[in-house]
Amino acid sequence: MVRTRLAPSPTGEDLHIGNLYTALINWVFAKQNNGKFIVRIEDTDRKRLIEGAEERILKTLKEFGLEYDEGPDVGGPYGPYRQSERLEIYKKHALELVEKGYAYFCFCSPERLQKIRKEQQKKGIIPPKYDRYCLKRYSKQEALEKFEKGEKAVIRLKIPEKSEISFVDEIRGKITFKSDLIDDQVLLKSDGFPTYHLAVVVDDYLMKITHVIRAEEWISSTPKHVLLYTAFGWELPKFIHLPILRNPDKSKLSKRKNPVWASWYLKEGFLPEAILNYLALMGWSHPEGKEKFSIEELVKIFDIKRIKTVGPVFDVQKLEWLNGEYLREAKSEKLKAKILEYYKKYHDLDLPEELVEKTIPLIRERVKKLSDYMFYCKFFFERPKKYQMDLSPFKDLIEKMKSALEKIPEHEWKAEKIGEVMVKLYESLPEEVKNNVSRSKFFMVLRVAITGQKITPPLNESMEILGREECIERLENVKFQMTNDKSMTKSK
RNA sequence: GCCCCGUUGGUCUAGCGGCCUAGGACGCCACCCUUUCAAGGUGGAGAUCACGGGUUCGAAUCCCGUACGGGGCACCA
Repeated sequence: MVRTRLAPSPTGEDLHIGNLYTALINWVFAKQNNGKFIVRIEDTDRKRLIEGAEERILKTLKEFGLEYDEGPDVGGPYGPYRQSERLEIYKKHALELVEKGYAYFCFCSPERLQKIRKEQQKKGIIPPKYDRYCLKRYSKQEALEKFEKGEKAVIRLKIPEKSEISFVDEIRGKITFKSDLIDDQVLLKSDGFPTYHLAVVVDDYLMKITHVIRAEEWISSTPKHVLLYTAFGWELPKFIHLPILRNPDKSKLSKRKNPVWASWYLKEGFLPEAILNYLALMGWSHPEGKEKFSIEELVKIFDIKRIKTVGPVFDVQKLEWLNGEYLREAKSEKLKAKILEYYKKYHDLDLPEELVEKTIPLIRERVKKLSDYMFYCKFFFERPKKYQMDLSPFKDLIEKMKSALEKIPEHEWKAEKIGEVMVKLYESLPEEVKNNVSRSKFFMVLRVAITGQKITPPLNESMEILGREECIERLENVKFQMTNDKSMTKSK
């Protein structure tokens, strides 16, 4: 049975978007093979541990619908799924390796390691490697005794000399490394915690992971893992290294240059399904060239061998386009629910359901992200405090608009009627006024007077929704002293 | 520096020896629609397929170099 896994470290604020990408591929691959997707928390670095990160990572994963079959909070037959709770397992395995002669104790201080590294660099020995001082100095027995007496020690992997280590990457083919270039990797740290390398191999084996699907940055350390598998006498899993998502400058996607936390995209008003869809397009393409497809379809059609090996640039603009596609195609009821939920969850706003419902047809073609909703619609919920245009030259005009609107009886207050009346008003204006105020300018004045904004949903429909009394009152209460508000008048 | 992985328009990509005078999408520009902004429609600019050698009747596609980009070289993952 296929078993894949995501192994995040709780060392950031939240799930990294690159991890979300890896999670997606792992999830989809497991699903399409009727396998299991497992989450394992790699919290072996106590120094970088961030409070609450694990919870946030798991929560985000769920928000994206990437449910896992086994994990720290849901359990499973191969737990615990938190590495900090598996310390004895790693120790036992590390000791086993020492016993078999594949690893050895090292008692060197960090200072000494630092020193020899510097010396080697000076001599041009690159990359620097541990000099095996402790391996030469202590016999296996002596070392073990020292260790058992409680002396601070690490266990290092003894990399075989002058040999080649190769493995097959399912999308790149065979990759070979020379063993002489690899340092005697620390497997067990002096604090009793394993390093990543020991922990992944032991856990992937014990948890019966069949396909190790992870980011490309792990290629260089895979030979160490291969060595471990063979030292233990374990069968290798399949390795698949995914391309790394990049910043626009092509460097590895980083928080300095891009928003990287998956939850940030949610807060921005992107839909989980759109984000996942976009991510699927990174390094992979639909055989028919489709750009928009559901995750169910992805599961059906995904082919891991079609993944490219070049690191794609994460383009937020294209994500916005895709997100807009999802928003436009959503059923009104659904769109409304999403908007309501979004503003409640991320802005602690309880928008009136009925009003939101009425505005949906006006904004569905306009919003790219859920957060665009209020950009267009805030005037529905509150009277304009600022006006994006100096209305003082149009005092008389606004007065005329108001009286024209007042002539519309309540029961005829419909978008069509409003439009008709306003067009008539414009037509009836004296020529010299019309020469100064174009028809579109005329409506812009009305627009800003009613909404305060220059960019709005269709005006007549908006006015219909606002209601007769409200519109008339707004025209009455227009504030004309806006010219000094540079930030508003300069907008555009 | 060393090792590994890559290299098709600004970006995501199709392409797996002849269908390519390189196709699609995002973005950009123009026009149409239009009461703002979008959406939609039409059209357009933009790639000597990184470069140089081979192999072949024929190469974006295969091979070798070079350049460039990325990743890795921790008691971090």
